[in-house]
Amino acid sequence: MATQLNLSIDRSSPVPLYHQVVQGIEAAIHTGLLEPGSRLENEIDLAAQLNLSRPTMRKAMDELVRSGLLVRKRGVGTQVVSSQVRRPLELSSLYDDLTNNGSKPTTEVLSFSHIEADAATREALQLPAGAKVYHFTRLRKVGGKPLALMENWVRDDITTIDEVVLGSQGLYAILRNGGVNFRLASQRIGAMIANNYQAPLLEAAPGSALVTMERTAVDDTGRMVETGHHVYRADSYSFEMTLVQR
Amino acid sequence: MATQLNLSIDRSSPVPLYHQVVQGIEAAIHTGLLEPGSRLENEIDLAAQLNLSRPTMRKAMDELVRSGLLVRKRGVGTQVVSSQVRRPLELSSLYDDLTNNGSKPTTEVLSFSHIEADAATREALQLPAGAKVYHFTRLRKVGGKPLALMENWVRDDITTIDEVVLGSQGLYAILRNGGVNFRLASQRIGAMIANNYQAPLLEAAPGSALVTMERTAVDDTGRMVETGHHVYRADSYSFEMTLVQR
DNA sequence: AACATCCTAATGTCAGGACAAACTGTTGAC
DNA sequence: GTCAACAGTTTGTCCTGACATTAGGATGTT
Repeated sequence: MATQLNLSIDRSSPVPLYHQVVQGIEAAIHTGLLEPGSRLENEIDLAAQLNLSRPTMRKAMDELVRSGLLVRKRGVGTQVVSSQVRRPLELSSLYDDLTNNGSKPTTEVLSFSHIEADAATREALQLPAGAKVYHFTRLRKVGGKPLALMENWVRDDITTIDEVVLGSQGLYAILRNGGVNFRLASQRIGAMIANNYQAPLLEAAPGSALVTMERTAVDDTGRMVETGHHVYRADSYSFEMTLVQR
Repeated sequence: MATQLNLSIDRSSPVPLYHQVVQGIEAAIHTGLLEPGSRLENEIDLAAQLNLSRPTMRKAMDELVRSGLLVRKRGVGTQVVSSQVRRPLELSSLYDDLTNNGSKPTTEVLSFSHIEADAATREALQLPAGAKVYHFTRLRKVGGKPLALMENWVRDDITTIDEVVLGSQGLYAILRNGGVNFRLASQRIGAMIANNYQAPLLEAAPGSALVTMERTAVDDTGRMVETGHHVYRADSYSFEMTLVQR
């Protein structure tokens, strides 16, 4: 039996129709209207009910399959996946993640400089010799408890960065406001032992475990905008993600 | 200037046309025929050259955009991303990853049992009370060096698992041969300090850093098939991935 | 009762067309 | 000379239509 879902679409909205469907089904899943494991009606009927064409309906379901909420089987139908799946890792900053979760992070700028990039940074950001970058380290706390120690390098030919603003906004928000459209980022997650510099800042015992993350972000023009090396207290942070098989 | 690329498609092949295009462009990028930053011809011309419809061409480019190889901008065109991006995290086992990299991993089965699932395992795999699971721990070495210590729980109502085979094949290969079609997995990556059990097995000093990974995999029918807790030597392993902004 | 065959339902692939929206460069007015 | 309006190019969205492929049940035969 296929579950009935009543969603409506607004053709005068600037939001694409397929995306309205995505949001509608997502909401139905999260509110529990569509139970995990339940079958959806078939694409053609669903499209007809919403007065949409099948390709549009399919595009919506494609996105949901990609994000791991739905599972399709040819000749059978489409099922809601048995939930318990995390949302996939997104291209956002820790600050965004935390504020979305309702926490109130604070940021302390430990150092800030506008200097000539060294060889390693030029390599990471693919900059010519002599180019300058912003270099800064920040300490992020949540509820007064240190969570992350972040060191970043940002090219300076896109937008200016102000030390004061850096203390009150996430880096990604600043860059987006500066006109940067992020497209992708490559990152590497590992582990290390807290050294004598990191441990007191994070209020962790020397020798305790840290999660490390190195990331380089690319904007829509292909420029490497930002590279950074972050460490997190292992007892307070981990990376969750959902992998989808194609 | 748009780069010319000569690829051919085989309409008699069982491989979908759009996927042939994906493979062709991927190959052109990897061989360097399409240089990072170069522009592709527009969708309509490309489709016409290959005698394809625009939707088919677009579907191919969609996949490449999703995987982070291409970047599209409305009104402008499609560019090859400035490379240096890693391939995204895939739904595969460590064994697959290593063999793909040309290494020769060995696996030592430290323990193996077929037991009734405890509460935590039933919760993770969503099993009813009294259900049985396979439970085993394995030590993986590459080049004689210990790399990972893996503890897994697998439901037993899908395929039988043999201790001997487990020593010579990756878990995912065994399950796939047993008819399991994986669809998605949710995982969490963190860090910890090697304890007195892990350290000697991994030939690491007690107190050294480990990368931890917990994963639960779901098959195409929505069943939780496998859950596991793995730890890796932080000096030998890290997780690389590419995040794509939608 | 066991097995092979057919049928149905659903997703997968592909075509061709139309219009909308955004970016870029050019042209024109002031 | 500067700025705004415009036109061209390219991707974004949406439609209708058709056929292929697969899974699974129903049917019929042995």
